[in-house]
Amino acid sequence: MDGAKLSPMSYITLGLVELRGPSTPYELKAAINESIGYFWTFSHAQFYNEPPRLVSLGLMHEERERDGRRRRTFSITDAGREALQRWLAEPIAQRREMRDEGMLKLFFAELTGVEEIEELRRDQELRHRAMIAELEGLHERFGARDDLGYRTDTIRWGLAGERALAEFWAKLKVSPAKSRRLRPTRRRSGTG
Amino acid sequence: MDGAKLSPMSYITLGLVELRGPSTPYELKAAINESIGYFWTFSHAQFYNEPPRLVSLGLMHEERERDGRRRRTFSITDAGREALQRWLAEPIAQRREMRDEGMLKLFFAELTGVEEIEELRRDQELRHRAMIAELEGLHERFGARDDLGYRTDTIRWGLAGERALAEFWAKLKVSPAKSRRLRPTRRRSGTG
DNA sequence: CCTATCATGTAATCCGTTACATGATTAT
DNA sequence: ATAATCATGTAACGGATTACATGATAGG
Repeated sequence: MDGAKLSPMSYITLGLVELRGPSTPYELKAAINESIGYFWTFSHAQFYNEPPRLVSLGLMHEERERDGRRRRTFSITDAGREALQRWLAEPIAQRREMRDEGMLKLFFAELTGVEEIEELRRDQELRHRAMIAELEGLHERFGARDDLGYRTDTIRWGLAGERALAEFWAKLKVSPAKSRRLRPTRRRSGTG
Repeated sequence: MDGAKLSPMSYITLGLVELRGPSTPYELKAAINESIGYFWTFSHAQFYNEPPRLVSLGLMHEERERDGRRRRTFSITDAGREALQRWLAEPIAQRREMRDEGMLKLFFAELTGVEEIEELRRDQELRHRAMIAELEGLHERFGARDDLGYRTDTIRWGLAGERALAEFWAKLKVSPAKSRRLRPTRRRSGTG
């Protein structure tokens, strides 16, 4: 199986091992927490599930300790490196999505009251601003480091998005006119 | 089970049925495609999986045709309406994430060549611009409609995010200095 | 009439999460 | 010593996708 379809988690695993060298699941998890983890998280179990899967595809190689701890260390194989390179060179397959629960609640906001919406608005704004503060901190610490490749750019990427959305929520107009809740119980008259 | 944990898909289903009245899975799918679907998609099978699940929780009610087609029509129950209201009033539980494959490739970009990165950059910029054009079209058509509640605001939400990211990718500096690929094959010298 | 396309549904699979467990280290 | 936290792993579950199927309708 060469064209086996890998998930983002697969490439994160391969990529991190390529960047760091042979690693244990715990190390991978730690490495993510302070980088990609700001935008994309995984449960720790994934770091134990995914590498064996990649081993079974011949993209990684496992070595396990004999002593008490029996730690599993994974390294990338040549096939793994190739798969990673292919992915990096490949155009992105499917359409981008901006899955966001806040957006979802906004979409249905007419079904609730202005207080709830105002609360949502404020909460979203604060969350984005908190994220901005965090990313700014990262940017101050690492923004000038020239040994981090494009990883510092991902911080700027996050900042761009977060700032735009913070502004959006800050300026959102909440008004009773947009609400439906206080109308008499609807009963559908015509065809669905 | 009152506090049964529902997924975003559950609330999309409940919300859409509350907005549109009793609906078939196909109608729900169609309704999403031209709204939430710009930001968050689901396979059509989900529209057949999710409603029965909600029925089993007492949040929806199913009616099925007797004749050839045997269409299933789902309507929301009072319990369903309550669950929806509760969700809308609730603060958002977990941290936002900006899962984006383009960001991921950027993160690992030092592992590939400048051509590939420049290609990624251009591609991402184009994609965002295409999305912007699409959303601007929607905004022209629906932006002034006052019967759509906050749904028109979700278009502005999307525009805000897409514009910021288009700018980011437009301005990204691609440089060979950031790359690692052309260096001699690394071989780890010290401890991992 | 035939062929696309629209419409409808189920089954199998898989990725990722939650829950469950336990072994080591560090702090008090 | 004991509690807390760090580190490590497996098992069970569930939500969502892909694949598989088939029935209707419209266009040529």
